[in-house]
Amino acid sequence: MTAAAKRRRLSPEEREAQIVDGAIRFFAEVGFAGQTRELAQRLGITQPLLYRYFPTKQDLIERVYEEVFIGRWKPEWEALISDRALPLRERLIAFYRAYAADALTYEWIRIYMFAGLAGENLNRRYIELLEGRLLIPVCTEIRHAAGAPRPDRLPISGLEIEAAWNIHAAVFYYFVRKFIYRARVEPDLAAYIADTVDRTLDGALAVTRRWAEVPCRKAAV
Amino acid sequence: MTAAAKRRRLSPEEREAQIVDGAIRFFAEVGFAGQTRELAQRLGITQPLLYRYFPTKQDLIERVYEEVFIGRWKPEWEALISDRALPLRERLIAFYRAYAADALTYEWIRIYMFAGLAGENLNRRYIELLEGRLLIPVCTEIRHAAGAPRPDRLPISGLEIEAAWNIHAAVFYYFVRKFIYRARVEPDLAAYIADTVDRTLDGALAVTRRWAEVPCRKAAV
DNA sequence: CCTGCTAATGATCGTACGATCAATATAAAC
DNA sequence: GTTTATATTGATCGTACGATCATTAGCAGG
Repeated sequence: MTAAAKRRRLSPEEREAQIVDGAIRFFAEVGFAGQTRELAQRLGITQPLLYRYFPTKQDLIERVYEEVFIGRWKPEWEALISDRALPLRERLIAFYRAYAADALTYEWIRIYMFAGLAGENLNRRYIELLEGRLLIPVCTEIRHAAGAPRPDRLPISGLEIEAAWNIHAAVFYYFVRKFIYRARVEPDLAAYIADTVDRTLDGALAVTRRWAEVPCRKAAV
Repeated sequence: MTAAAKRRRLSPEEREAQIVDGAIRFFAEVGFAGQTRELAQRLGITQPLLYRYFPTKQDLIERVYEEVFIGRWKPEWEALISDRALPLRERLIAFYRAYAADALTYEWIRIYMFAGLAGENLNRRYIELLEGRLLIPVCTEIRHAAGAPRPDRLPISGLEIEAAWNIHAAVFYYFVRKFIYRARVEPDLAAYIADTVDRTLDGALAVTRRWAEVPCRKAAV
């Protein structure tokens, strides 16, 4: 950076992609109060160039939201959760490994938290998506594993949803500690996820049995 | 606020307390990027007055950290956790009810998260406090409840700590959903805490039994 | 090699914001 | 009521930051 970097002329598509990519990393690190000049400097371009591609800073931010949160959800995850050829424990472990790899990244976690603190609706919408596509299917599978009635015969209770949230919270909080608090965490993520599913699934099965008044027996999980 | 509010002259102690109090609420709401002018306006004072009490904005922020995080930890909580006159389940429920009431408030949760995202060391220090004063005592009590050896005979494993974190994470995440994502949560907090402790404690006991190779029997919890 | 299109830049504008300071007014002391 | 100490204010400074625009220069087409 000592000598003035030679001016490079990219196609609009390339440049836009580069800006969005850099913005995701930049805003994830410093928050949306980060300055456009500093972002530009990190990208090796001038600040006014940003405004050729995004009319305002807010437009760029919304593009970052889109890029990070839209399309990271993979429909095959839903199929995985419901695939009764595998034991539920295995399905949950496989799901959370995939989810951690694709969704719970440094950028995702931090931008998600910044968005929440900024009062964006994004998080509420994401939580609704999660309840519909993950937690309710998980509760349904827990019902099955516990030998309890299907949800269409006995509605899923708030407590069962909270039990499913506990599984999710345990995984999520691991990444909050890692990427937000920068605390030491168990280094073996795969082992952590397996153990976490074991612990939290036990509790969820117990909740469901209690709710559905299924006699307490060892179910085939 | 239509007519100019009459100038009121408070004792330095009163005014300082008022500013700190207002700053906690203000920064919890909008983050530390919030403007001193707006804070002053909410307090009904002029912006330069802030600078009579705090040399810089950063000094005020650090005072807010102090006020919120120092001294909210109550030593009697540690006594409660270790009081074997009560069943462990009851102790944990009582602790988390008290902790939620005194620590996991709107201001606390949001300032804690803002501080984490800003890269403050505060959170790491708090996590260390929590491990030493809460999680390790909890693990010790779980050992006792599970009929497993005391920590001085068999060191507490990383997995046991993570299991204790799961109890904590489940309670904590409830408040993150409530105060950061502003999502709907189970309205009956007392019931939520009781159920959460039930679910997560089961898993933690199982982890400890597995680790300590205690034959799987129904322990007196 | 020349030409034209437009990606990219440098200079700059307006405002917001942290911070400062001399001037003012309030409450306590007598 | 008068005086005095100081809490509080109004005016203002310097800079940072989002945004704008005329100018410059890289690359494709001929």
